[in-house]
Amino acid sequence: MKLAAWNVNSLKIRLPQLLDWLAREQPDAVCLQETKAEDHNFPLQEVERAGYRAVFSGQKTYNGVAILARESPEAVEHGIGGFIDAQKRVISATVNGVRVVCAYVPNGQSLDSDKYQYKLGWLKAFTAWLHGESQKHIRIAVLGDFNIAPEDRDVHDPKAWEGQVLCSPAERQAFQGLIGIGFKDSFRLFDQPEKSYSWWDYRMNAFRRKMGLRIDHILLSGGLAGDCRSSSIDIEMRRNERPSDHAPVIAGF
DNA sequence: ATGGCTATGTAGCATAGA
Repeated sequence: MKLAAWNVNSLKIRLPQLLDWLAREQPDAVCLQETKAEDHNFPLQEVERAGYRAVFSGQKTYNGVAILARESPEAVEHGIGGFIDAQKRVISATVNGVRVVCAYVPNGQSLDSDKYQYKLGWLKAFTAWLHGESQKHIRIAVLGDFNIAPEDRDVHDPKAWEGQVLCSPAERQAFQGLIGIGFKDSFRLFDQPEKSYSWWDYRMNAFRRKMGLRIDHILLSGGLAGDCRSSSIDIEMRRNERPSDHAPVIAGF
């Protein structure tokens, strides 16, 4: 089984790349973030022609998440249970017996922004909810754009990023909170190349200069982590014309 | 070097991303 997550930064723009990538990689399920498409504009026909079923929760301009899977996603839940959020950031479903949680964690903008406080509150609610979910589902995966670089080795220039949004102690503590309730960072279950990142700024030739951050993750419950055989980042997608600024992340079982 | 891109909404720029 192959699970993946990709922040597409507009599904409309990235649809041809997504369809190519699905044909090549043939994941069993892929979680998309920043679809930026309202549900009535979701390209369901194209996705189904590619052999995938889809569930989605979108809005225009911002946010938007979707789960695409070869088998029909079951028991779909929108959002974080018990947490009111107008922003479409979470969708969950069961695929091939695995509970799949697709998440787009808020960016936070900067430490002095209201959006940063929203991010921290959001992560607190997300973690509390996932604690309950992980007790309901032994085999559960949380995939998506976490907007947190967990450690300095996930940052191209730790000094420059020290204390900045995506790297701040409170954000890293929130990520460790997810580890603390039993999730494993699938990427770190295996030896990985130096300078492994999942996002690069569009500006400054950041990708070519390897100036990135690893902020997209696949977290696995203990039961799933034991079955995980590989985890990687598909940086080739960042070489495309008109790429997303994020690369897909993949876990194999 | 707090933005040098990119995408969106909407009609010349503003906002957001990370």
